[in-house]
This record gives sequence, structure tokens and C-alpha cells, in this order.
Amino acid sequence: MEYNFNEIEKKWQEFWKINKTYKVDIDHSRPKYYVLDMFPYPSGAGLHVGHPLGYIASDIYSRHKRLQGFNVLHPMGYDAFGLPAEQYAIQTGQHPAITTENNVKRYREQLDKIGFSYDWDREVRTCDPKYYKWTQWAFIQMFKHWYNNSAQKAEPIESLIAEFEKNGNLTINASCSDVRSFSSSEWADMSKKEQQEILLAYRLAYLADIMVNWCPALGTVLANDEVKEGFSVRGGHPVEQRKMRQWCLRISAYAQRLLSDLETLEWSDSLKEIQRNWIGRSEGAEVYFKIDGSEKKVLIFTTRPDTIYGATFMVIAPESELTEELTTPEYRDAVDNYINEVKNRTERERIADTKRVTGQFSGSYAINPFTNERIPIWISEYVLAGYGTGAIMAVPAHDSRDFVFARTFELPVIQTVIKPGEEQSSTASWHESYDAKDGVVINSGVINGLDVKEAISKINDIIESRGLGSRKVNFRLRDAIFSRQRYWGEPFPIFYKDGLPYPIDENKLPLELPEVDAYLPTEKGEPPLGRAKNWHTPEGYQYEMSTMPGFAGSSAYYHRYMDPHNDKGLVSKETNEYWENVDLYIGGTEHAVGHLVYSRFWNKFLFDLGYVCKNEPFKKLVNQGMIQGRSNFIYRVKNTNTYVSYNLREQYEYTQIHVDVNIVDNDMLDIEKFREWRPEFKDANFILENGKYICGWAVEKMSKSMWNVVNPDLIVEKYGADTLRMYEMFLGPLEQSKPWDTNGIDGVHKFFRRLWRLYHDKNNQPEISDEAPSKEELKVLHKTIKKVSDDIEKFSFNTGVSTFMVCVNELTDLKCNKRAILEPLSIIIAPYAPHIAEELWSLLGHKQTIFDTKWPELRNEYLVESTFTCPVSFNGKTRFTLDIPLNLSQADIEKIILSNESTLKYLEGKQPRKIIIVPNKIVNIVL
RNA sequence: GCCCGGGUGGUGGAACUGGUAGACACGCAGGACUUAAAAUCCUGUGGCCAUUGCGGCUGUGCGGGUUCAAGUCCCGCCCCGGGUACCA
Repeated sequence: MEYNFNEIEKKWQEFWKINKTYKVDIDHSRPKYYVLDMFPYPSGAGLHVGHPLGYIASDIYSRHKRLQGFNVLHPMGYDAFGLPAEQYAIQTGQHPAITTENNVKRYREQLDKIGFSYDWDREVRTCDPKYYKWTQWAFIQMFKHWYNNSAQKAEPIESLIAEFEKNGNLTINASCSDVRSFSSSEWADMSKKEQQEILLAYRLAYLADIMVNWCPALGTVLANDEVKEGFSVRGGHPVEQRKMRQWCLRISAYAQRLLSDLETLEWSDSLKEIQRNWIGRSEGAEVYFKIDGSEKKVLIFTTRPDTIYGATFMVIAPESELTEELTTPEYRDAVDNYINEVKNRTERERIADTKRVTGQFSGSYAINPFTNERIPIWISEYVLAGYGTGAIMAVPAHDSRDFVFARTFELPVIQTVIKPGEEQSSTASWHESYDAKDGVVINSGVINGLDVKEAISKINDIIESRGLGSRKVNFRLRDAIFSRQRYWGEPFPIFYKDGLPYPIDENKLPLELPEVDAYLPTEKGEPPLGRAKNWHTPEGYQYEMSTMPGFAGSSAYYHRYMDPHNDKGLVSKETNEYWENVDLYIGGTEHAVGHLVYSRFWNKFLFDLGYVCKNEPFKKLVNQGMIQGRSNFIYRVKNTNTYVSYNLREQYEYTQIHVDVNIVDNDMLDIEKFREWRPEFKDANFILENGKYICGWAVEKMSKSMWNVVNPDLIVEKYGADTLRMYEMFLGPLEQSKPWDTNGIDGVHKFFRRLWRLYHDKNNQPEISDEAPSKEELKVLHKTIKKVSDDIEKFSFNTGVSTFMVCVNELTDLKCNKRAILEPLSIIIAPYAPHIAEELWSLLGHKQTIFDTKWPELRNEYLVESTFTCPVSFNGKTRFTLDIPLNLSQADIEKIILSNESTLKYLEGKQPRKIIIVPNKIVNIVL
């Protein structure tokens, strides 16, 4: 074999390992660059060909940066706590640490075969106590801090206590749970326990009774981003709402900063938009409505205070405490029935018929503070207890949900905004509400005639001056539920004393995960840690029995990579100030509202405390698309063991069956392998076309059940890692999803053989000439340098690959084997194909790794052309091209074109009406 | 429903700020080498028509528009993928 990739790749992987080629340290003489891949969860299935896509891209980028003289940090590790290992443990009794260890080993083997430039000395694993010590440490810091809204910053709880001692909580502007107001003297009179309870409501990590997503099948609570359409993201089990006492992180305190700072990030617009929607900022007003015949008032939140004159009823959430207070005796039964009905509807049912309108009148009336009309108060599930105040003023004319509700229950609709260009009309004839914030206000007393924006501002002034309420910003972002009733996660560094939580001493960290006899809840329904012996402090105080969720360990791992062996801190000041934050992060969009929100929050918190120097963790982020599977099908003739080839199938009644893509080549079934594949196919018969069995195909998700999983190990074995790397990039744009089809790989592999041949003679002996290169050869080289460099910067790796192909094709045609060309060529291809590049580099006589050399300099003078191939078009249709000297005047070009005989032919004796000449671009003759 | 992406040959995909549509590959067809096969190399390859030659028409989801010129810009629609689920 001329290009013996197996031998070459093994040789260089060994060389890199022995020479620690990819080990990095702080080096103030070089600029730093930090490239990060998203933390993989080492699953039992191992890597398929889709997983390394992003890793290859980031590896190319890293190697390129290194060749440009940067000191590149490019680490890898494992997000090793998690549900699959634990579910497996429940089934088999095997400790999840063992499963995890095995999976990690397998991942590492697979990664190593692809030839990545990771500094493995920096590997971290979230399940390692030396690592989760710092996860626990961060949690304790959150417990010990509160969020000062005025300073927009986390501050030590001591400063809060000092404030309480001085002013109680009357003047403080803090992010907190519901707490009653108290003065300094009331604070002083409280018992220690009462004080602790109050403080808990202010901590950034706090314990609270809240509505949570409970997943019975997994036996645990889940965060909002772990639930999709009423089912758990992992496993797809139903999820229900339940009130439970849980640990939460007060991420909502950071909502505004998380939103504003998105502007500073180089992330895709779509990803930023997903985060903006998730954070969900809305500006509006809170307004008190009096209750008719009572001293009570109800606070509502609205973003359209300008429509308050059109508020014809009020709606409160069924779960709201207000329903109890506002229900009158004669409606008691009806309301109870309604609330029960709502409670019994599962999340799934709610989602299934969102169009169904339900509700119940409470019996009470509120007074619209502007019209002084009595308006009925209804209870309906379309108002959520957890958002705003859990109560709304309903303006059916200008809110589609209120409109539908009003029509269903025959409530009045009053128009207060006229759409631009229209007249006021009878709302009785309306089929939908007018929701847009555009138009002129009518029927609204003092704000009549204003446009909506002015009206909002003016009515807010009035609301505030009359003491009816105030302007208010609300966020959709909820605090993160941080407890999981599971075993395989970080233990909370918390113990309980008199029913109140206290952190353990920081110098006692890590609090290690104890052994248990089974990975299941206890008989009392406690989490698995309830089974652990001695799960209490030396003094006998019970430790927390929940563990932390998956995102705990992945929220600060990028800091740990900077200083992975530091046992004095998460990251030292010196290393943090050198590496700062991640310059380039590559990963999937699936983390848009989970990991990427939590890490930003976690980072901002550490920033507030001064432990890290940057306010955002990931400067630039590129989302790689998914690699889809390409499945193959065979067609069984009904009720037989006969299989008909694709194009003949319509002549029979058939069943389509998935067939393993690994026994299909170019959609042609390997009949021998097929017979061996499964016993039931041993005696299969075939109806062939042209002596072949052709399979059908479709693009589907890559999964075992579709029989379309392709393992990178097999590709590496058959074609080599360089071919795999290059082919993954060649498939298409990084950000785009695309199907994997092994068929195309031959083209890339052929390319490598041609590249190899440039450096070798017919007998596969290295043959490099020291002759001076021709102008033409230099042009090919520098054209390639330019395009490849540009493409890497644009993350356009697929066009980069074609550029190499064009280059090698052209050099082959020129029979070029000159050192002056082939040496730089081996450098520019090195980021994509590091093994063959090292081999060629050493053939050229070098002893050191190619990655310690410099990226070749682009010399534009070699690219200068003297002529331009000018397309000549008539009425916009290109007819022929003409080589003309560059930089001629328009008049000269016109002269050349018009005297050309092809032009005369197309003119057919006519006079051109107009001639458009764009120098060095195109000529268009209008007839 | 709302908010983002995206529709280009048989397939994956190229085409910078409007300026030669289909680069580069795969596949397919034909040919060379070979006893044969593999490998390798050469030629052709969007569609339709013409093929004795030049060539002609058409073509980037659909319909319209702007322009000397539109895959690219504007308006209206259709389809696919992702996000979201009553957030007032």
C-alpha cells in the first residue's frame, strides 16, 4: 500500500503522546486562545460518527491558531454524573462509578483514534471528588450570598444582616422569595431560627416550597429545561406538577444581566433569540383593583396599561391563594369543582387541547380604578399562578386569550385602540381581538387620542401618582430547581439542625458520595441517600439527602480546565487572568436554555465575588448541526421470505424493513452478509435487478433502532483518521444538519492518495525537488493559502476541503514535487489532517512536530493576474468569454468587445442600445 | 398560533457586498490498462431540443415586482427543520 495510513496514524499518535506535543502552560510571551468543546456525557453506546463533528472542527481551529503563534488551551473531560448510569445501576446493581469508568475508557479510546490535540493532563470528570469539591464550594458561596438589586451584584449575607439590624427589610432592594416586612427592632426581637428562616428567603441558593416538575418514572424533580411538552427530555416520561420543598438557585436575580450581556456575545442570532425568549422580559405595570364591598385589593400585572378602560373582567389563576379569599359562599361548590377538575388534568391533557376554554366565576367583583365599573372576577387556568401576580385584568378587545374567554362566557368587549387607517367598529362583529401595540386610543378618558406608546407612558404616570400601582418589569425566567432525588450526583454540602439547613465547613469539602445498598428510594420515600449509613455530621446532624442536578457539574468546568489540579481554589487568580474565558465554544443548540444559561449565571456569580475576571464565560459560540442517519430499506414480499429489489417493488405487495447500513454499499445489499446478519434471513430469496439487490433509503435520526449507526472506529480502520476528519468536514457547512452517507468517503480518501503521490515517485519512494517553483505553481499554492485561511476563520471547513482538492488536482497536473510548494502545503493541511501532515513533514527532513512551525505567509504578488476572463452577455444572458488585459479603461474594453467577431455575430448587424461595462467583472450588451 | 433557520442536478453541496449557476466530491455512463478483477487513469454527465457542425430553449420551492443583470433584493404564498406553549 502506498499510503499506509494505519501505520502512519499509529506512529504519530504515539509520538504526540510521548512528546506531550499538546501539553500547554501559561506562556506570557504568546497570546492565549481558549477553544472548548461541549462536555460529553460518556454513554454506554460509545461515539457514533455524528459526535466528533464539532470536536473535529474545534481541533482544526485550535491547530490553526497554534500554527499562527497562539498558546492554545484545548481541553477535554467528562460530564460523568447522570441518569443513564444510574438507571443501569438500578437494573443491574452495578455501581454507576464502574459503568462510568468503563464508558469513559471507551470514549477515550475512540477519541484517541481520531487524533485530537487535547491536553489530556487537564482532563476533569464531574464525578471525581477532587472536581466536585468545587461544585459544592460554589453552592456554599451561593448559600452565603444574596443579590443586591441596587448594586446589581451578589453580596455576602453579612451585609444583609447588617442592613436588617439597621433598617429591617423596609428599604432594601433585594431579589428574594415572599417575605413579610419587618423593622430593625422586629428583626432584633426574632429568634435565631426565625432570623435564619428570613435569611433563607434571600440566599442565592435557597430552600423553598414550590411547584415543581415531578417525574414519577424517574423518581425525581426536574428543571424547566429538562421538561419538554410535559415529558422528561431524558427518557420521555410524563411529568406532573407538585408542591415540594426543594433547593433552588436564584438565577432570576440575574435575568436582566443575562439578557443585556447577550449583546456582547458572538453567538448566532438564533441562539441569542432562544435565550431572550427563555428569559422573557416584559415591561408593564402592576395595578391594584379594589374588591367591591370589601377592603381587599387585588394586584394585577399588565403590559398594556393603556387598555385599562377596556378591562371588563378580571381573571385569577386557580392555584392562586386569592381564589380562596374571593370565592363567595354561593359559588363555593362550583369553584371547588372547577379547581379539582383543573388539578386532575395532566400537563399532557392541557397541551393536547390548548384551545379549550375553561373558567368559573368566583362570585366577587372588582372595581376598575379608571372606569369605576364593577367587573366580575373569574378563575381560569389560562392565567398562571407563577407569572406576574397570578391575576390579570382582562381586556378582551386587545388580547386574544381574553377575547376567546369573553366570547365563551359572554362577557362585554370594549374597544379602546383603533388600528391605524381604520374606524371604530362594533366589537359584536369582531372575530378576533386587535393585539398590536399600534394605533390611537379611544374610549379611555384622559388618554384619548394618544397613540399607544404615549398612552402607556401617560397612564403609568397616573397610576403611580394616584398610588394605584407602579411600573414593573417581569421575567419569564424561573429560579432553577437544584435538588434531584437521585443517587448519582453531587451531594449537597448541607446538614440540618432544628429543621434549618446549614453549610458544612469549607475545609471539610468534598463531602463524598456515600455507598448505598440499592439505588432506589427508601421505604419512607426518601431519596437513595436515605439508605446511606452514617449520612450525618460527626455531631449527628442529618445531611441533605437529595443530590445536585446534571448542570451543577457542567456550569464551571471551563474554569477548572485552566487550573485542574489546584486544591486551594476552583481556579487561581493567575491562571484565570491568563486564560480569562473561552474564546471559541463549539457545541449543539440543545443546550441553549439549559447549560448555556446556567453557566452564564454561575460565571456571573463567581465574577461578582471576584473569583473570575470575566463577566461572560463563552465569547464566541458556534453551533454544529446534527449528523442525521441515512437508513437503508429492503422490501419483503408479503407473507414470504423473498425480498424484492427497490425498483421492482411496486410489482408486489411488500413490507419495508430497515436493514443495517453496514452491510449495504452504495445502496447495494451485500447478500452474503445479509444472510449472516440474522437467522431469519439465512434462507432468504431475492428478486434482483441487473443481478443486484438495490435498497431504498431515507434520512432519519441516527439511532440503533433505525440500523443506521456508523461507528467512527470502523471508518478509521478502513480509511484512516485523516480521511474521517476531512470527510466529516466535507459533508457540508458545520452549522447545518446533514445526513451521513459513508459512500462519499472514497473521494476524500482518493484525495489523500493523490496528495501522497505528490511527495513520492512511482515506486513510493519520497522524491522532493529543490528546484525553484514556477509562477504557476506559486500561484496555486498562495491561492490555496488564502482561501484555506479565510475559510478556517469563517468556519467554512467544507469549502476548505474542496480548496485542498483543487490544489492537489492542479499540482498533480503540473507534476509539481518542489519543496518550496510541498512544504507549505503540508503545513496548511496539518490542521485538517495532522497525521499525514506530520509524516510528510518528516519526509521533508524535519525532526520536530509540524505544529511548532509557522503558518505560511500569504504573498499576494503571486496572485496577481494580467488578464481577466470577461463574460460577455447580451440582454443579461452570458454568451461567451473573452480574455482581456486587466485595468483597461471602459472605452478600451468597449472597443475590444465591439470589434470581436463573436460580438458581431450576436449583434446580427443591430446597434447595441446600451453597453454596461463593470471593469474586471462583466460586460452586458443591451439590444 | 408565535419566533428563528432553510428550500439549488440522481446525492452531499459551491457561488465574496446582485455580475459566467451547479465549484469540489459521490453516483452513473463510456473508454484505457489487465487473462480477469480490484486499484488507477481518461472522457461525458441539470433538463429538453438539435447533433453534420455551430448551437438553441429552459432552469435555483411557487406567483409577481425592482434592475442592463436576481439563487442573491422587495411583496404575496407553499413546503421542510428547529425553538416555544396560554408568560397577561
